[in-house]
Amino acid sequence: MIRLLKVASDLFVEELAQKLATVGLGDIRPGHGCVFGNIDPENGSRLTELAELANMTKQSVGEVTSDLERLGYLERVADPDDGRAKIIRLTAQGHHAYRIGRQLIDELEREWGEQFGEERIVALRDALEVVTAQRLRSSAVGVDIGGGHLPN
Amino acid sequence: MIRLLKVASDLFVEELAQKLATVGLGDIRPGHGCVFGNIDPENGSRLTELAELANMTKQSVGEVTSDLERLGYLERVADPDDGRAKIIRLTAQGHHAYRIGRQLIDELEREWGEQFGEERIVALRDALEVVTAQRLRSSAVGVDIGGGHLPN
DNA sequence: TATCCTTGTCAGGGAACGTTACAAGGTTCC
DNA sequence: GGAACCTTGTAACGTTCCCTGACAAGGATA
Repeated sequence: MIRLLKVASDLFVEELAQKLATVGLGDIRPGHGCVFGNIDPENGSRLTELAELANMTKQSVGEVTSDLERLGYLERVADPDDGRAKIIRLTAQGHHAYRIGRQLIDELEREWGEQFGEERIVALRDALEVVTAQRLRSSAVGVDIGGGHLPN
Repeated sequence: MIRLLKVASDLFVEELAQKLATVGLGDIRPGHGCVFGNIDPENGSRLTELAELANMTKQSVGEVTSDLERLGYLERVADPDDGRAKIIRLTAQGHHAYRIGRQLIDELEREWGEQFGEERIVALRDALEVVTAQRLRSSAVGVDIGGGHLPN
């Protein structure tokens, strides 16, 4: 099981990376997912918020953010309501990549459905959602449960 | 899906690491899995063989092997049939850890079955096996298919 | 206003891979 | 029975992706 989970996860990541590369988004790496996967595409998000959702430290997400900023996908703007905070939001280029990325992920899932059986993939998703529900909810709401060490 | 797969995979790895730590095997890290997960516990394995099965380079697996050798779980002995090769095999301590590790993995899967529903976990395993079948078979047999870049 | 918490950043480090280059032992083939 | 070639493993080095520690500056609170 542990092996199967890792191989399947890596497989999905690799296939997505390949699709991204073929549409000219090869500079987006798997590690960037912690931002693209959690950012509010409309209003932007705070670093702290992204870090919590990704279950990572602010420092790590901050580095990814700087990287994506250099690449032109993000920009940091001062938060008018809080002098300490900055709002991380998608640039025009970032919005484009975000949309394409979503499409490619959907496409990949459809392909898996065709290759491996629609209902099998539905069952896969269902099982994964149940298994991960606890952790995802806890990070989304900020509840700290026993095992989960929220960094910093 | 990509997020679900990664979270589930990380979750399993973390829970296993925790179990290992509580039984005094805390010096075994996730990265060591490429050896423990593929080695022939009876006759030992060659580095090249382990690398193929793990879908990694010989250098990477070699480093893990040296690490586990330092920790006392493995030993490298000259292959009597091939002067170039060395046989990587479990020491007594390594056999013990191997057995315990298997038990803990089984235990974890049973726990998941109890927590999340037996048939859901069965469906999960089934789906993962189908999805990963191609890659696992290809690495096991040494067949190089289109996308899969076998390193080196 | 003094204390304390939060937000983000800088500096540094480690784990888990990969790439390049190479020595030494097999294999093959004239 | 060499010469050319393919393996096997290793050494050195780089990259990606994350973490810990320390801290300045702005906000909340008493």
